[in-house]
Formats: sequence, structure tokens, C-alpha cells
Amino acid sequence: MIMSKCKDFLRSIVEEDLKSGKYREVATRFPPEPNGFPHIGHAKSICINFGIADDYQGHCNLRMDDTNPTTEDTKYVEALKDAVEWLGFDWGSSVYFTSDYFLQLYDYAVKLIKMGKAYVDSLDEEEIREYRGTITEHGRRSKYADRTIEENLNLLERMKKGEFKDGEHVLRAKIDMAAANIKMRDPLLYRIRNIKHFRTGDEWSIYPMYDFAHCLSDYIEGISHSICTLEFENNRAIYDWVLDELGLELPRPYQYEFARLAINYTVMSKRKLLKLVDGGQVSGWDDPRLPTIAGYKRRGYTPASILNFCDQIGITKANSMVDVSQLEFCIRDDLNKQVPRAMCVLDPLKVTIENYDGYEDIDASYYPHDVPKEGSRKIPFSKEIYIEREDFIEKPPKGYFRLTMEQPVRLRHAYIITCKEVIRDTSGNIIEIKAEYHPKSKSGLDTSGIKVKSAIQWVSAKEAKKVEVRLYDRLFSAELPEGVEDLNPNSLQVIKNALIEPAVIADRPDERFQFERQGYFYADPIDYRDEKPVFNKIVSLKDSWSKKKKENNSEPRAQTTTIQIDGEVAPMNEAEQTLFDKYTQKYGLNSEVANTLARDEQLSSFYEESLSILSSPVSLANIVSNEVARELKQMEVKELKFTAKHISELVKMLDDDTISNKIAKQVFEVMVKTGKTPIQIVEDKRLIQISDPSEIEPIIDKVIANNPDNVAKFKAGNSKLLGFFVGQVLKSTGGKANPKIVNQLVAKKLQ
RNA sequence: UGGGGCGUGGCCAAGCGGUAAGGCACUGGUUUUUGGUACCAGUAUUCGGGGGUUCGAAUCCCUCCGCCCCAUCCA
Repeated sequence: MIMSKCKDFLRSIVEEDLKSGKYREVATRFPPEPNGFPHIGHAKSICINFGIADDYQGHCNLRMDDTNPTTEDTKYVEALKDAVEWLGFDWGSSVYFTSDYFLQLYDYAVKLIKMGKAYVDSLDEEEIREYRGTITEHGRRSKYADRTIEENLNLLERMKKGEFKDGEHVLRAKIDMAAANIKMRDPLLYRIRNIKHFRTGDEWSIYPMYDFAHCLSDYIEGISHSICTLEFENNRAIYDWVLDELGLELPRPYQYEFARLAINYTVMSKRKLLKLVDGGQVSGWDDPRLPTIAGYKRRGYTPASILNFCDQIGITKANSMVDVSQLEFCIRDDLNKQVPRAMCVLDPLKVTIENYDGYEDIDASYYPHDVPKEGSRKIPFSKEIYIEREDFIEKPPKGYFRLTMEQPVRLRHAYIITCKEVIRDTSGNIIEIKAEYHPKSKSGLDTSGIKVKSAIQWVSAKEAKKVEVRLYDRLFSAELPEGVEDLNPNSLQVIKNALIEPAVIADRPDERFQFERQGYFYADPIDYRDEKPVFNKIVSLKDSWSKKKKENNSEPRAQTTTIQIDGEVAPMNEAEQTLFDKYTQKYGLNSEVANTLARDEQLSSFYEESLSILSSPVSLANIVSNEVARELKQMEVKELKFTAKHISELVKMLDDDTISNKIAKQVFEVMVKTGKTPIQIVEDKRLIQISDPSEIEPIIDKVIANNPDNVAKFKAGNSKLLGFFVGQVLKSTGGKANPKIVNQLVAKKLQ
């Protein structure tokens, strides 16, 4: 596999963990719940999980997360397996099921109870919800939380045996009903479901909840990186809690989240998809308009195109909406290089070539000059042919390249024709064109000297085969569809009597074709019959003509400028205000720095302390409010490896001009990590700054000599490049050159 | 008592203190017997806004704004 240059954040984490020896081998998993057909969002997840495993010589398990027997079914298991296989991934010798771990999971639950970390709660559903509290209010603990370990054990055992009705009891973790993260307010671990499970049958009356089952299943399988979507971020706390409380032998898995895929003009949630399937708006889970893997497969998308798409969209934590055109590009890009071209007329208009009598077979390559593949077919040519209705216009708009009364056109692979006469029916519709062909204009042997602007597809009337063509368009007309009201009424157009050149049907050189000038099509894997061929449109070709036409009658979109309203800054309390006044008035700090310091108790006391050692209020304030503040975001003052004394020492050197700001940052970094004193660090690394121009100038000369292009650009007015040169000089002195001096010198030399 | 995330062109997305990558889309042009493909060129003086630190900030600090997720016995 070719690795792209830019690693995504997950791969960066995996690489680090492998390097540090946290894991010997990377192990991921793709853990769908078998309660629906997988869609392209799953494909993204599949690519991530299997892709990472492949990239780092690890493995990825396919695991059915089948903990909720009420919605799950074995038919979905099959669909999931199909999807993974179709995309080309290998899940090894067997598919995993969470249900295979039910016994182990139960044992872990017992262990938690014995540790006093879990209890059987007997509140009803509504009470549990009420007790949980809200976003802004604490929850309160159930009175049942005080049950003894024996009681809990006994109850759980009986729950398992099926002695209770659904909802009578649940098992909950004993964490913290006041947690700001609502997920941590004693989450449910098990619930009673007296229902048959599609794999375990009636063996169990209780089923583990996601939060309990998932982390432990990962652990049981030896997963290293448990990758899921963003909405599980809050659940990570439980994931960690369960694994940590159980005191399991390390290594244990960690959870990481990425943003799920969204594409415009479609829906991706299983709920909405199921609604379309059940509601009959689509023909099934494999309806070619659906973003399901089965749908794309049926429509004619290739696995490679989906894989490529997943690669192109990247992996991040930012919620985003990918444009369908990105997907469409991927399938066109893939098919362009490999499928045979053929001619198919969707909306036939009869053309009689009056000066042609007889018949010939024209030999034509299946591939255009820029596709390096071999293969050709015979195309019958005769007096009566059909062309596409829209390839003739009596009164053409400007820029129309096809057949008109005055403008000849080439019949692809064949002759040039000229329109002689238009035949109409009684209501004035054009029903036929009488034309003449130019005998010397045969494709490849053209000596006619006639110039045409385009070549159009056609079929010979007698030999053409009738086919059904299903034209698919986006399912929804709204970019962000809400429901059925946003459905595109024209998402499916069935053309029963399209005409196709016979070789496509007789020889079937492929399953996918480009119907020239129209798009890519796929022989429907289910409905296609030799006597009644059916083709699905996969995607249109790009069409700059229709775009141009549309442009003429569409207004440019109005620019939206968002005005940003500034909120009010929280007022300072009295003590903060006093400090602020002191900092600005007595020490001469600017208000921003004073503000940062005054509002943070830790920072201000740190500042005061360092100020008592070194009387340099402004420099100290700058370092404390910027660098120290950053460290204090991660930890408490007492956890810091450095003290106010270190900082004043650092600032002293800065004030002395012994070191530059740039060096100070380096020193600070080392100090944070090691706790060494700044003086020590400067000595160790010989970080004294170089300010002597005679020492710096030769380096500048060298940089200038090495970058003639950039010198030219700079002189041409690209003043941003000054930073580039300064940077280069700084780099070659290990950051030791005095940047102020370098800046002056570089500016002077480049004048 | 709220918490957790996220903001870089029209859409994705690199970048992590030293010249704002790349892809899609778009616009021109070249090639072309597909108005396709391929190729070339163009498109962000600026990274949600405002301040601050720095010789230098998309990157560090402060602050404000805007989105998303969480109160299923779903996953």
C-alpha cells in the first residue's frame, strides 16, 4: 500500500505507540451492530480500521456488536460481511461476536459487584431518567445503591436466570451521580431482555450494554486502538473506568474518535435509511440511489472508487460535509481508465441517410486513444439510424456543436452527415430527419475536408438492441435532507426503449461501459436478462455544455457575510480588579497581560513570587502569562518541574541579552521537561546568542547564494520571504543568531 | 453544575513559530472524431473575530463568537 505523505492523527498515534513499545503490534477492530445495512460511512470506518492494521502489519477484527437482540438480525451480519469483503479487506479466520463473550462479561460484572463498584437497581425506567439529573443539575443516587454485595450477586444471578420481567432490574456501575459528564452518572451495565437472541437463543435473559461490553470485548480480543466516531467521546470516560477499575493485565486498549462521514444530498443515519426502505421510497437496502454499500455495489460503483474516496476525504475530528462531487470524481476516475466505450441512444430520433444504400460493419475500438487497452467491435451502419434527440436542434443556441440545419456532424466512428430535411408529425414534433452522408468522410479515412465541431453517438435502426436504462439521480434535492419531503421526485427515470449497438449485448465484453458522451453504466446484476438487458447509470460524464447552458439562466449566488457580535467579558471580582490595577499602574503591564495574570490565582501568585526574586515586572509578566500559563493548563503549580526561581533566572538572561527570545523558548522547553536550571541548560547546550555581525554575515551570504529563486522573488516584491531568509539563517546557527540583528542584516543585504 | 469536542478558500484537508501543501469544485487555455480524458494556467495578502507575546503567529497566551455531541434499559 502506498502511504500518503501526510499521516492522519490516528496513524500518528499508532506510530508513536508502536515506537514507544506500548504495544508490540497494532490491533484494531471494525465493530458494527448488525441492525442495518452498512453505508459509506461504515466504509470510511472499515478503511480506517483495516487500513491502519494493514499499514502497520497488525490485524483488524470484524466484530458484530450484537448486544441488543431486539433490533439485530443475522441478515445484517451477512450484509456486513459482504461489504467488508467487497471492499477487499480480510478479517482473518473468523468473524467475532460480542455475544461470544457474554459469559466472560458476566464474570466481569460479578467482579465489579464484589468490588462494590456495581449494584442492581430496581428503579423503573422513568425514575432512572429522573434520578439522572440534567445538563445543569446533579443526579441523585438510587436507594437501591446500598444493597449488599450478596444481595446484588443474588439478584444478578436471578436476573440472568430469567426470574424477572423486562425492566424490573438493571445492573449499574457505581461511579458518580454528580459527574458533569452525564454518561458517568452510574451508567447501566446490564438490562433484562426476555427475548431470543439471533445467536445465543434463549440462553440469556440479560444483555450487556454497549458501554460495558465494548471496552471489554476490545480488551478480550487484545485490541490496541479502539477507533470510533465522535459521538462516543463522552463514553470514553466509562471505557477507561471499566478497564481501569477491573485492574486488568496490561496492555489494554484506548479509545480514539474521528468525525463520521456526511455527504450532501443524502442521509447517512441507519434510522433514516431504514425508514426509506420500510416506507417503500426505495426498492430495498440495495437501491442504487442509497448510500449503502449494497446500493453502490448494485449501482456499479467499484470497490476501488470507494476506497479512493475514503482516502481522499481524510480523517479528522472536525464535523464536515463532503461534496458528492468528490465521490463522483472517484468513480469516473476509476472507470475512465478501464471500461469499454459503446454507443447507446436513450431518446432516439430517426435519421434516414438518403444517399446511402446497403450495409457495412464498421470496425471500432472499444477504447479511446488515451486508454491503453486493446479490444474492438463491429458496428453495423445502414441507411436508417437513430441519433439522440437532443443532438439535433433547428434553431441552436450560440455555441451548439451538434447537428443543425446548417451544421454537419460526425457520426462517431462513421461518416459525417448533413441535415437536409426535417419531418414533423401533425402536432409539429420532429419525428425524423432526412440527411445525406459524405462518402469520403469515413472515420480514419477522411479526405472530405469537412470540418465538424463534434461527433455524436448513433445506432443502426435494424441492428440496434432494445435495452432498459435506469437513470439515477441524487435521492434528495435538498443539500441537507430532513425527511421524505426533501426527496427528489426525479431520482429515478426508467427508459424502457433505449437502443444500443448489438455488440454490447451479443459479446458482453464487460459489465461496465461508458456510453459515449453520456456516462458510465452497469449491467444490473439482478434484473439483467439476455432477452431484456438492463443497465444502471453509475454516474454522468462531466458535461461542460449543460453547465454552460444552465449558467445563462441562473443568478449568481448572493454572498453571505456573517457579522460577528462580541459577547460581554465577565467582570473581574474585587481582588482581581485590585491586582489588575496594581499590574497596570505600578508595574506598567499592558492591560491584556495584566488581565491574564489578575484573573488566574495560580498565575498571579507565581508572578508575584518570581517578581520578588527579580525586579523585572514586564519581562516576567510576559513569560508567566504566556509560557507558564500554557503549562498550568495541563497541571497544577506543584506538579511543575520548575519554580518561580527558574523563571526569574531565565528572564534575567533575556534582559541581559545573553539569550534571545528564541533561545529562551528552547530553554523553557527543556526546563519544563527536566527541571534543570536555565543557566545549566544554556551552558550545556552553549546557547549564548551570536550578535556579532561579522559572524552572522557570512551565513547570510551563504543562504542568499543557496536560494537564488527566492532572492529573485523577494526582489520582485514578495516581502514575506524576509521571514524565510531569517529562518534559514537562524536554522543554520541552531537558533543562536540574534534574530534582530539577522533581520536587519538580511534586509540590508537584499535591498 | 454543566461537561466534552471542533472552526484553514465553494467542499474536504495538510500545516504545530520562519514562502498558506494537495484533492474536489470552479474559470480560462492546449490536445482530442466523447462538449469525456490528459495537460497547462488561474483562483485564501490570510487561517471564526478581537487583543497580547515575538524580529517574525494559522501555529504560543488571553478573550469573545459560532457549530457539533451528551440527560435511550440504543450503539
